[in-house]
Amino acid sequence: MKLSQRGEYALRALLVMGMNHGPGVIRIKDIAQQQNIPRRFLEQILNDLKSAGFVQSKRGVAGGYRLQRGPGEISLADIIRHLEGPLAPVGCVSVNHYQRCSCPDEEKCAIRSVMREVRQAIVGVLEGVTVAHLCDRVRDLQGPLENPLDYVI
Amino acid sequence: MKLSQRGEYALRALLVMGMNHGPGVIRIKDIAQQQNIPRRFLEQILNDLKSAGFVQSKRGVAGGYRLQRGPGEISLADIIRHLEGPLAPVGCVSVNHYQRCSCPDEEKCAIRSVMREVRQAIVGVLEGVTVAHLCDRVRDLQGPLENPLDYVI
DNA sequence: CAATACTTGACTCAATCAGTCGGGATTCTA
DNA sequence: TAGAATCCCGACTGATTGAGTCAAGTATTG
Repeated sequence: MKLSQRGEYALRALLVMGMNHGPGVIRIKDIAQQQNIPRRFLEQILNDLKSAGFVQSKRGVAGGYRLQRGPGEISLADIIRHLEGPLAPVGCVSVNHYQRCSCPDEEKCAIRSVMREVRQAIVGVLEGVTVAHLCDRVRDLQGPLENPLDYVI
Repeated sequence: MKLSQRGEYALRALLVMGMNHGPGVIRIKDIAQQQNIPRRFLEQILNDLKSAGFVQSKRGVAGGYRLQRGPGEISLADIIRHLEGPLAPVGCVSVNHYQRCSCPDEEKCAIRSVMREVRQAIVGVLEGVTVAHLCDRVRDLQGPLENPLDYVI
C-alpha cells in the first residue's frame, strides 16, 4: 500500500504539465527544479511516461515535454497502474492483473472479500480523479489572492 | 499498494486461530498444512505476531498458538500496520507514521489531498473489519449446508 | 556549426522479500 | 527421567525492486 518515489515524481511532473497545458512544451530541467526532483531520474521517468503515451516530447533547443492527451482524459488510476502495477492490494482481487493466490478455496475466502472492498475503495478514488481535477485542486488550495503565475504544486 | 506474501500468510493464520478460538492452542504445523504456507516461514511470522501481542504461544508437546485478545478486538488495520507499515500510500498523509515529502508546499499540494482520500478509503475498510468479522464472513460464504468442521478458509 | 534538449541503455548500491536452516529451550508423557 | 514434540532465535541466501547515476548519442534551432 505504497506509492514509490518514482510514482510520486511522475504525478508531480504530470501535474506541472497539466497546469501549463497548451501548445508549447516544458523543459525537464524546469520541472526538476520546480519540484525538487533529481534531473537524471526524472528523465528516465518522463521517458517511460512517453512510451506509455501519457506525454509527448520535442527534441532540440526549444524542446521539452507536454501532455499527449488533454488533462481531463488522464486519470490517476491510469498513471499509477502503469507505474506501479495493480492497484489491488493482492493479485487475487485485481481486475486487470488477476493472479490466483495459494489459499485453499478462493471463492470462499473471507480475506479476499475484504481485499476486494479495499480495492474498490482505492479504485473508486483514483478513477475519479484526472490531471485536470488535480489542477482544479491546486487552484482551490492556492486561493484567489495569489498571482496565478506564482502557483506552487 | 500491495500486501506482501508475509502479510497474507499472517492474516490467514490469524483467521484460522479466530475460527478455532478457545482455551486450546493450534499447532503451527496444522495451520501451515491447512493453509498451504511454508512451515518455517510461518514460524517466523507467528513469532513476530507474538512479540507484537496479537497471539500467544505454548511450548512443548501439546504446544501451539492462540489469539491473545479476542477476535473481535483485532482489526485488520492493526495487523497490517504492524506487518507492512503505514496504510497510507505516501508518508505525508500517514497519521501514525507521518513523514514530510519533498514537494515545495505540502499544505497546498493537490496530490497530497487526493492521497489523503485514498488513505481514508483504505483505513475506512480495514479499521472496520476485525478477525471476528472475518470469521463471520467465512461462515456466510460457507453456507449453512456444510459440516462446520469442514470449513475452508 | 555550436549549443541545447531529449534518448537509450547500462550500471551501481542498498534495501526488502521470501524463504531456509541449524540448533536451542520447554513441556508433556511414558 | 528420557525422549519426543513443539515452539524459539538468529543467521544466512538468492532474487527482486527502488532510487538514482552516468556516458554517449541524436535531433533541433539560431
